[in-house]
Amino acid sequence: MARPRSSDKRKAILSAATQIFAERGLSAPTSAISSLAGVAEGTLFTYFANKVELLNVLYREIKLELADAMMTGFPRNKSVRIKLHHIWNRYTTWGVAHPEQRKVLSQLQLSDSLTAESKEAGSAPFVEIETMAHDAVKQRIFQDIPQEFLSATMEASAQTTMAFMATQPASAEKFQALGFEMFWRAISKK
Amino acid sequence: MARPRSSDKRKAILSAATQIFAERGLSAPTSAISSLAGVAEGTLFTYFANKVELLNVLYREIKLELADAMMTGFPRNKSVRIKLHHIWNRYTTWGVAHPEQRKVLSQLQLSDSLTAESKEAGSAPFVEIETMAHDAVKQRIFQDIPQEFLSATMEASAQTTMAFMATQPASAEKFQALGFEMFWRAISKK
Amino acid sequence: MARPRSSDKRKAILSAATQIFAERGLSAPTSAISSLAGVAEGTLFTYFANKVELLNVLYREIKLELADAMMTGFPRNKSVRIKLHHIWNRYTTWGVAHPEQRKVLSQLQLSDSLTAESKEAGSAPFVEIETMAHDAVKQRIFQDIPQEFLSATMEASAQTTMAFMATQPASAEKFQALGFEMFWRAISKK
Amino acid sequence: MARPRSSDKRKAILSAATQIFAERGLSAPTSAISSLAGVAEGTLFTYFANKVELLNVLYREIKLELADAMMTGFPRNKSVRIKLHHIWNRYTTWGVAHPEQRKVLSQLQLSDSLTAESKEAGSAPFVEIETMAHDAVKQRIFQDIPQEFLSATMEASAQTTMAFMATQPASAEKFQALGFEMFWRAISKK
DNA sequence: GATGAATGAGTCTTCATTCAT
DNA sequence: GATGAATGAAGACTCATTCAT
Repeated sequence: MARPRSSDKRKAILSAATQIFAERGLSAPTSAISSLAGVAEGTLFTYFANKVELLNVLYREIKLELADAMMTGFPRNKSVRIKLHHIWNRYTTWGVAHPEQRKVLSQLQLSDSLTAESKEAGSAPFVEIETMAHDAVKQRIFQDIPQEFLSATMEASAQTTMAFMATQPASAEKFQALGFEMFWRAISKK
Repeated sequence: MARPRSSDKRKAILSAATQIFAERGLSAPTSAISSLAGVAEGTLFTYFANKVELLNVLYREIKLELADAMMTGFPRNKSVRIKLHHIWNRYTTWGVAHPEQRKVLSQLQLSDSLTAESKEAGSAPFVEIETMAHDAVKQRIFQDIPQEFLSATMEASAQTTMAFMATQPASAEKFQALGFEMFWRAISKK
Repeated sequence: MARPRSSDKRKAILSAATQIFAERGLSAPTSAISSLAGVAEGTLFTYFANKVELLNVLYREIKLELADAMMTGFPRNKSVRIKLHHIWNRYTTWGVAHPEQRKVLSQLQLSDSLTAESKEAGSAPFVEIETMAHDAVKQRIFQDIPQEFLSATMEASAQTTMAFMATQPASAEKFQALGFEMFWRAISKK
Repeated sequence: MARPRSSDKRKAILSAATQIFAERGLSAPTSAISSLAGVAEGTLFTYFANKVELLNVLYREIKLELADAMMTGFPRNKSVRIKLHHIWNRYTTWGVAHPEQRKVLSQLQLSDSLTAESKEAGSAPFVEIETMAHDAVKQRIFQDIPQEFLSATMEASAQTTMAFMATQPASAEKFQALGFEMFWRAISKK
């Protein structure tokens, strides 16, 4: 058997891609990525058929990582508020700790390089959250808000919160708490 | 440079740029813009020194236009809630009516082409809003929320709202109202 | 008005293309062509949208040149044999005098880069020959040979003849005459 | 190098090369060949030092195969016409039955990848034909035609004939006979 | 001032060949 | 011997910007 495809190299490329895309945008040249990853320009294309595929894989990997971070220790038996708070804290904490992934993720979400499949795959790990939201809506815990609007609002609030946490690290916890309070007031009944 | 002859051409270029950038992203070639504007490729560079300057000017123009739309008929003597509601409605209505400007604006805000000056200039027309928010905070109408965080939250909520208004035009008014209610609950005392 | 597109430059590119393609095959890099033509790599693409278009234009130009060479002084009122002999001599003489064009032409005819339009356009100037052959067949001057087969045979015979004329210039006239005699015997009645 | 283990693999590569080169031209990637042959990319290079060598070997093999087809059942004791007719029929029949080999052969003959040695080796199996032609010329059966010109003419006529046989299978036999008649008239005395 | 031809660095991707496994 | 990952030099084409007309 020949030299096996190195999982290290694959990771190195994805990691370099994250860094480069975060710094220079998605239009950054693949050569910058291979160079940072310490491989030849051609090598990148033995791991990813083309730039678009690299973008799609990167998207899924980051989404998966994020889902992992969010769902670890998920308090399944607690109240909706506690569940949501858990998610909120995990998400924003992860986002601040991984600014490059966060930046790349939002760039990818805006780009038109993502395939429908990737989007599907990317949101799959978050079904539990959707389910919870769905149940909460049914139980009339929240205002009468379309579920998708609710999700989008949470996403937007979290992004805003992360931005401030990142800029003012000393007040990070304060913003994290404040952001959640505001979000909760926005959606909860009474 | 200061004020070139044909202001028509200048406008044509800015208008074409808006359309092109909205459709194809900020990396769209300047030739596509000059072509759509009906001028020669080189002509664009007699009005704008380079692509980055075009982006910066475009940013300011759109911001100005937006400020205009928002502040027209501003109810200076009404309550904070009514003022905020006015702004909210104007903003979201404008955004849905001008999807290209909105798209370009958010792309520009993410890009790293904007100079500090442009950002400054872009937010200048919004001082009145800031002032109002500042006063409201002082009067303890709102929760204890840093003013910048408040602005950012409003921006994010409005963006989310516009997205849904644009996608589901039949329910546009509903989302517009719902969005404001949620935002108001998030920030107001009690 | 800006600098007009230079007909000289266009010619220089086509001429360089002929030389390069003859020497190195149709897969020769466009950079070799632009370099030989004394223009920048990008300039080639202001005259020809892409390599395939360059190939197609080149094909038509050479065909036209060849048709010109063949039909000049065409003895319209003479016998079929004299007409054919005129064409034969003109063709083979041209071919030997323009070995690069000849080489490129046959490469182009084999390539799959030529569009149907180009093929059409390339054979248009030769209608008079086709007409003559058609008439001759009708008049039963030739054997009972499908016209297309006759044309193909003439082409093949001429190519063979040119190859020998080129290799043995001292006997060029001899081969030219011999080739025609053989061709004429092959097709004529009796 | 001399005679690697698996003659199966060697054959598979040569066969795949024939198919790929016929379909996609000599510039087709070696990876397409190894893939079709069911071997690893590197394996190809244990059987053939490089792509050019593969081309040269392929040329000789096809030539040998062709010679075999042509000379089988060669009527050594019959008249020159019958001998030539035998060769003609065998050649054209083989060519139509093996379009890929035929296509590759003509591509190879035009390419500049063939070494002088290969060309030599490729024509070796055809000495008997040359001898026959030589004798016939001596016996003044043919017109006074240089032997090489005669061979080249036969080759060209056969190629033309095969092209028509292949395109119009229903009339294949007709073209085969017609082609020979024309060729024979072209070269024979009287 | 307006034009658009000219430029050439930059981009993604391919591919023959090498060599670690 | 067989494998296929790794390499990096091309190659076709794009594009912001300059400048001759």
